[in-house]
Amino acid sequence: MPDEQRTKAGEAVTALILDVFRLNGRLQLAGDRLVSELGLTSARWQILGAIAYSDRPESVACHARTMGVHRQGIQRIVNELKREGIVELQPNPHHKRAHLVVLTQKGQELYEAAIARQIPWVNELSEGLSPDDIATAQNVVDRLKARLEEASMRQDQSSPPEGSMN
Amino acid sequence: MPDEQRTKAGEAVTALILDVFRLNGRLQLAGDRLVSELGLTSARWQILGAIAYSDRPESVACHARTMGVHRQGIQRIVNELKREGIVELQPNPHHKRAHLVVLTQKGQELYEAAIARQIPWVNELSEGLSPDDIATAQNVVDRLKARLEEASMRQDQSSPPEGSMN
DNA sequence: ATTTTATTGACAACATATTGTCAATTGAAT
DNA sequence: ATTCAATTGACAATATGTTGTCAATAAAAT
Repeated sequence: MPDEQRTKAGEAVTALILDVFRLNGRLQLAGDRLVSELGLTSARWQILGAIAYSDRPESVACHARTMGVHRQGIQRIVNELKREGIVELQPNPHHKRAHLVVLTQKGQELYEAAIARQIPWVNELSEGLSPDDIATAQNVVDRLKARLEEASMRQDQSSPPEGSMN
Repeated sequence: MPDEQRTKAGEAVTALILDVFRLNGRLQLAGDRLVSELGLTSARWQILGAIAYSDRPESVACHARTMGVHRQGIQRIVNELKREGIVELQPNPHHKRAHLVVLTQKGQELYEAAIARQIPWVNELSEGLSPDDIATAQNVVDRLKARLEEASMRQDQSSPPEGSMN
């Protein structure tokens, strides 16, 4: 199989990927606008969301893995949020270094304020779209994501030393 | 309408957005790996693609608009690519400052080498996915993107001075 | 023709993301 | 128990993206 041409699905996924890049940019921009008055940004908001949604407190590295990004970026922002009293670190009974990140009262309120702005925004954005189509889109996106995660895992295992996410 | 709760579609789109963020991260990572040996990155590759795909040479600002990002980021990378002989700037008969960006021979070859790596990669990634589902996904993503662009336009028009993309 | 507005490249400051390294700690292997 | 690989936070360097400003140019308005 010389792989000189894209398959039909390959063609369609290539087009989808380009649109995902552009949509991501637009979402980032819209998110920044949506929460800028709260002193938040898209990046901070996403991290608050990860902390708020996790069933129990987790370490920075664990959140990074779940979000599919590098530890260092999360660490930097969590350190800032800590200085601003939005999150705090709890001792981890199972690990001396890997402290657990939790929202402070202030962080909770901030996150709820962000949600209060997101709800009418997303309701308007999604108005008139078919729930079935949205579900199909999510399914495709999720499957692509899962495949890339697998492939990423495989590559990481084969060659380099050093831990989870570098 | 108090907008205290998300509609069904709003709920589904919120979930889709979170997946788009994660997929974008994975794609960026995979893209970096795919072309790193060529001395490229995802960002550079995307810009080369925009230049290669445009029907005729366009200015930096025009490419930025098409890609939905800020002029300055494109400008910085285009300047680097120019220094490396991957792109060059042609005089624009219609505008003294807004030079037109084109690929050099080296840039052409580089972009083709990137495509040669992307084809087997995307063929494998999309294997077994329903073309209909992919098309539906692309349609949803595209419509969300279009709505955000509209909304962004509306906001930009209302208040600030300064040109297209700031 | 003159004035006003919009576009554009340049520059700078900052936010975010990626990559590599290090030492402390943990857990598995022996 | 000792050794060794993996995980984790810290730090630094670099790449990328965002925001604001400026002067030059172009296009529109008058």
